[in-house]
Amino acid sequence: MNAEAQIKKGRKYDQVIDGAKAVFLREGFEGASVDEIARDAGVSKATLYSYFPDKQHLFLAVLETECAQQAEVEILLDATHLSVEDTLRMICKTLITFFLSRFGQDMFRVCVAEAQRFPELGRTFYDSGPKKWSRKIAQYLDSPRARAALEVEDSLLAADQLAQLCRADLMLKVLFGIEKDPPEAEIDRIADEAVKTFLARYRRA
Amino acid sequence: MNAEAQIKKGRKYDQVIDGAKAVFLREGFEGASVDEIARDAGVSKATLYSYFPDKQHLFLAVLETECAQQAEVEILLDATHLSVEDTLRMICKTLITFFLSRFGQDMFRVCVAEAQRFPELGRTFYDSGPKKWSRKIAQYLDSPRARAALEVEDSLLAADQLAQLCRADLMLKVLFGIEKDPPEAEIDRIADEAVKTFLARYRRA
DNA sequence: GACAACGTAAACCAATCGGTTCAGTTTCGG
DNA sequence: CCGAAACTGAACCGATTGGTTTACGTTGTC
Repeated sequence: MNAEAQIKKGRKYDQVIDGAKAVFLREGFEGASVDEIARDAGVSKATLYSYFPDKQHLFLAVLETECAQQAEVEILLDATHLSVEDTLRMICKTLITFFLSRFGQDMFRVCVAEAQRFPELGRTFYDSGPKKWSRKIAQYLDSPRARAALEVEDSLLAADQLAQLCRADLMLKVLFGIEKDPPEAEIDRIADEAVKTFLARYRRA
Repeated sequence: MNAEAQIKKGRKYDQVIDGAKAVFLREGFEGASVDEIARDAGVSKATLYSYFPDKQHLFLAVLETECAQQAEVEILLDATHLSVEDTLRMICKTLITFFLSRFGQDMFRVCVAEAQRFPELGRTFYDSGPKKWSRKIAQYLDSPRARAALEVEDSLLAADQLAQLCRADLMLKVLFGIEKDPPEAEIDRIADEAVKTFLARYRRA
């Protein structure tokens, strides 16, 4: 995403991004009208179009901003005081909670929907979302503390398997509206089962 | 989905469904224009509107038809001549191949995109897609042949975990355009690793 | 071969879309 | 407190949308 050239200026830039983010997440790219975005952002359409050449670039700017923000959210993995099993469980709970959050769901939805129309968006989202998490987990799996308890050959694949196990049952149910707001106990259960399966495979014998 | 009331008639019904399916999968709901659908189906717009009251109902009809068709695709699980491990591997390969297929991807994309605007669509897709597969796998896990080799308490969750393991690495990469057409060897590898992790957890001790 | 039912093509409609223009107001640094 | 830059609001544009209508072919059937 090499944008940013000649794109931004003005003092209401953040307002525009915020409004656009809200509307895009709510309505999707095609569903969001520029007038609605301007209204929601408390800004005139002329101002909006003085920042961005068109709707697509605005959309990409929102996604970039959001992904950059997400990238800064560091996972607290220096959990040297926790056992490996508890650390994994914590990772899973964090992951699941994010998957099921309003923001996580909306973001996933709109990115899935538009990924083929905006190839660069697909890559940006993947890199700063799923990929980033997998790398983070893999990094932990490769740490001395974890290696003492686990035997992992392909740490990136193992990390991805763990992340996928976290999506069991609940993720798709929420995504397709079968369940609205899973109880904490359900989340704990899925996290628990994910860790159990993961450890069964990768715990050092 | 209680439609079908006063909805269908006429001899070109199938043409319309086929054309609509192609365009909707290609462009998404908002992106697909009715004129384009009519053109693609080789049918006049008037005919189209004599079958369906509006675009939404046409969309739902396409989804229903497609889901019903998918529901008839029986997984060949009477693999009494295969070991449990080989059966699981076969299931995984089938699943992964479907996840990565053009149709599977497009279908997933458009359903994710529109699930919140069409709640009934979300449920229909979930039931005849992910849910159906999980039930099918769970059913196998509960069969005597499988129970002899496996120790599964919650067969539905276990099935879902297996399905999720099949999505490791490749699914999101293809969905977001990072990879176009994964080589067969990669698919085999993911299937293999999924089965390994699954068996590590659920193989009878 | 006539009579319905079905299908067509194209014009047509109101609404909405992304995007532009412009005359006028607000903001704010020097 | 002035002047330039930023912002506004609303009118406006051409294109496209979902959907309707009309006047005319096609099909098939008893």
